[in-house]
Amino acid sequence: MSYHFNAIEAKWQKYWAEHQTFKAENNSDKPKYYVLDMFPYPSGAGLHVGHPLGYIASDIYARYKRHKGFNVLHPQGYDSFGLPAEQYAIQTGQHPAITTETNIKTYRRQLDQIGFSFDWSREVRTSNPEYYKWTQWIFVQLFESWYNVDIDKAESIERLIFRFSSEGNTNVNAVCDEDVSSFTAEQWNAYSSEEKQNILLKYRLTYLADTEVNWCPALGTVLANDEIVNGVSERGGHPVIRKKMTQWSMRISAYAERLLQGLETIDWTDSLKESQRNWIGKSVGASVTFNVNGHDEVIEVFTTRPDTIFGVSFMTLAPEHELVSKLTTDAQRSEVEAYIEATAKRSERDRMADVKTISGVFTGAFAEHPFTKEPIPIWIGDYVLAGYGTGAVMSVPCGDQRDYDFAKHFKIPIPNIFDNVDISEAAFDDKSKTIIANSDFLDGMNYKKATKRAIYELEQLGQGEGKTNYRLRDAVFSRQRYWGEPFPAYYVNDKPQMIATEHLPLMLPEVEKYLPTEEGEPPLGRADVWAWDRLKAEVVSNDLIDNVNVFPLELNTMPGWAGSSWYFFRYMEEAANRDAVFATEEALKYWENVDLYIGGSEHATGHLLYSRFWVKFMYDRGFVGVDEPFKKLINQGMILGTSAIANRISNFGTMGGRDERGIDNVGENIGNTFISKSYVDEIRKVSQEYKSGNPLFRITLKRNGVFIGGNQIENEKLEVLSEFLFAKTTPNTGQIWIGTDSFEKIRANVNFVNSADELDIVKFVEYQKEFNESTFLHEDDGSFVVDREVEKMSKRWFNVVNPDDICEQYGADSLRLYEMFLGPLEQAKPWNTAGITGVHGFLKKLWKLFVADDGLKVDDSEATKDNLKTLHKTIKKVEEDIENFSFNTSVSTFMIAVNELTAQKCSSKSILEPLLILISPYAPHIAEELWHQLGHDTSISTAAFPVFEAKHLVESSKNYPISFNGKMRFTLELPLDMSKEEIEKTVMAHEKTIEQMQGRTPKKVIVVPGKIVNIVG
RNA sequence: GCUGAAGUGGUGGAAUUGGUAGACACGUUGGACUUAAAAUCCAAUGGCCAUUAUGGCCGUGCGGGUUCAAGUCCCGCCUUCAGUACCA
Repeated sequence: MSYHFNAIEAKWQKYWAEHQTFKAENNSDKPKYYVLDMFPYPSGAGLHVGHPLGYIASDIYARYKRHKGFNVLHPQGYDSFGLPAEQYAIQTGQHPAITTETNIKTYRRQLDQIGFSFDWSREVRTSNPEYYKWTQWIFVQLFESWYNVDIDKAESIERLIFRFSSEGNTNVNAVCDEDVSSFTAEQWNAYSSEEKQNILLKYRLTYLADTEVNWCPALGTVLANDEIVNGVSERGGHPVIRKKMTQWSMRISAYAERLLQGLETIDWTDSLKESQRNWIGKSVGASVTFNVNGHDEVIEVFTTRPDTIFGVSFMTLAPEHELVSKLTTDAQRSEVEAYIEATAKRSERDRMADVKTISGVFTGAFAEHPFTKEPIPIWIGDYVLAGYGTGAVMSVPCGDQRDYDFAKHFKIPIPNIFDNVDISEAAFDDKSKTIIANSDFLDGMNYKKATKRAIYELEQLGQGEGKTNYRLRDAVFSRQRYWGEPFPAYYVNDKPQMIATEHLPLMLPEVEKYLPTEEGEPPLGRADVWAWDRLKAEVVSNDLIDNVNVFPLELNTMPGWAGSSWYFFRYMEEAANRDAVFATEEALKYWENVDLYIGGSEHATGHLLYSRFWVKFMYDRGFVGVDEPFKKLINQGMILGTSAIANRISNFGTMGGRDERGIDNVGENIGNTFISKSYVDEIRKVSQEYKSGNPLFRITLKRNGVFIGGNQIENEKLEVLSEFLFAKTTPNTGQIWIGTDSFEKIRANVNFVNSADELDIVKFVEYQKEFNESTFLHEDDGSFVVDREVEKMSKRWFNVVNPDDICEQYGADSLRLYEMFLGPLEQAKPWNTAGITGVHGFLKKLWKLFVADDGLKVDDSEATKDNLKTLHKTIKKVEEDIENFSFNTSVSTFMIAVNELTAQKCSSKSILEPLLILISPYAPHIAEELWHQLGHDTSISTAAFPVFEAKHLVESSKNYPISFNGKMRFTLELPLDMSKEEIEKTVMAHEKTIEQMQGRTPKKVIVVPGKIVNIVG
């Protein structure tokens, strides 16, 4: 009986599905463990071998934890709202729900055939109304909440209303919009309901505001900062411009400090935490207000260096700063306006690309220094960003390089306020070495003292206070798209009202086209039935809008991260109980949060920050019992492709060649000509040898030989090449010049290349038809060899490998093992299908250890000492490896174990059965099959993990490496209980030692019992 | 620029607290089996030198250092990848 992996795998996948083997229990005596993957967006392209890497790792861990006696929740689902389905809908008219459904089917089939132990009964899809009902519900809760700074948590908006009506807002310490004015209880109670709503909107955790947004005209939507890469949209690479729009925003800034502090409590990688810290961008300093000469307005700035306040020699405002037009003097007005216009025209991308150019304009106005009362010129410059801090800076050229450069450029004085520091060349920004001078009451103080004193003095003047600033901005939450969650909001007199939660979900309406309307409204503006009847509590036709009982509904939809910010809680609840709640209290209490989360690092500042924010909010409001979603998080590295490069000849010179039309032959008439690798390597080698710095180096091929710089060289390879090329040129071509740059990399489909890098030319030209008129210079043995290059797995490089093909050819167990064997989980590594024969061969050997031609060969024979030693060292190593997520090394360990047991001719059930359990998380199908062949009738996944017994590894002797001056010369088997002295005596007396020493006396002999002997001298 | 990660054979990668560098695989070469191929099995495989077996020298990005002993620790560089960037 041989190893028929296809049949075995299909059989057990069916068995697991039918027996619901991996269904998690919400009531269990076992300890719980929650293993989660970042759920996929079901794209039309399906999975390539890079995608399942993290799923395989988490699956191994989940299966391992089950063996270890845990009740494991290991679910999977789909992040099924999103742009690609909508783009496809725009192009084809196909409803995104249909595309999504089709894609999900493909994903499910692909996932199923890899043998994951997912509990599919808990699947979620963010685009399902039963799911997004609760996304909308959470949105309503955010709307109905405000952030109370005094208790540092979110509270119901009802409590805020109560406080307003009883004490006004002066003592309310909230995170809110900056433009709220103070009012008393009497004033509040006298406000109209509309005025009250206006004020409350400034406090709600989700609110409508006119914000500068990243508008992407090509996609017709707003993008979040993390959806923009290098100034263009992450999806599609379209340009992005700044635009002011009324948008829903999330007051994530309220949680900045807690999001920062929370990082200390979770087990994530340093790089990920660092990304989030940078994104939150906390800086501690002071806010300072400057009076403006001749104006009532003041300019507020934020500075991290209040200690340098006496070094201020000018101020700079962002060109967009609201005071600019008021302050600008008539004399300067035309210049300032021209500058503002020029800046507005420059795209964000230009501004980023060009950080070297210093530009700015003087406004003509002066501010007053808070202490010296000296006038300070006010400039505008685009190096100051409107979106950060107050959009204005106090410029201290001696202490900040940008201010310094600006001052130099515009010949503004650079006063030096540092003791004993030369600032003639550059600014001085080393806080630790700062001693302040020329600064009145700050003279002689260090950074820390001076900062404290400066803030104190500013407070005395009423012109400043200590302040902490965060880079983290409130998150824009509206998207002008169709395929997303509708906001459960309608508008009464343009003021947003929430639909009562009992009427949710508010279902996505049908539209005939998925494009924005002619008036520029989002696609939902095309829906005819998209108005809210407040009396009937249902969606009705737009014709019925009377703004009395029937009102227009919100036309934007929620962004991609809405549904993914809480899905991990949804899995906790069984499908049957999901209607009335997003998850029951018992389920939430039992599963708490995700113990292990595996996914890509690209979500560092998007998904992973937003979900932490939502979880903290839900925690504050008592909806969940935890304030962090993911206790431990691992980023899997990307699997890269190994492209196959066929070298095509181009860019070479000829002489004397004319074709039949009399046109100079410069190479184009040789057509598609491919040269096998060894010839290319030969050219590279020869060029390397003779080039000596000449970048234009060429080898000259003549009909009578190969020449370099006029000298003939003997080179068989190049002579063959020469003959081949001359055969393709016109008869009177005299010379051909060729060099390392004479080749063009043509990528061939990697699936047509074998493990020896030989290209199947027939398939290649059949598949890449543009090359079907090509000629090939083969190796001596008739093969054609390609170069290999590692790059991202992508269709355009023809290096995509589909897991379906791998499963068919080698099986899912081979795929799983090979993905792990490739290298450390967190590391990026190239996929090369050639190597899979190694793990596949291992599975065959494993099979043979159990099964002979005539059937099962496992018996009840007693295990030998060696058998036990092999087993137990394997148990130890594999257990350590899994706990450390070092899956690659455990695959090697299995190989060693099977090699050893095969050599030992082990057939003992007492050894082979535990071995099977060890392997089953990695290669579950073969393990399950052999397990049942051994006579079990329940799944191997329920078997207990073997227990390591140290006694089997106890050795009585050790093969000591004997080193001389640190270099190992020979080994010597010695008993482990031998004393240091005896070891030294024995080693010194050994003939090889005497030979090594050649009569010298050792200066020192180091003996580390159980480790090493080192003889010095 | 800043932050983080990483540089080890032809390739992917191993190497507990510093203690036999290159495990395990791929590939390559030679051999067995076969009409042949595939599959399987056996042997060799870091480089250089030597060869009659024994051997010798060099080797973990580069340059220093600590140590009996360094891929591992310290100092200074270089390179690659990822993230971020006029953040006051």
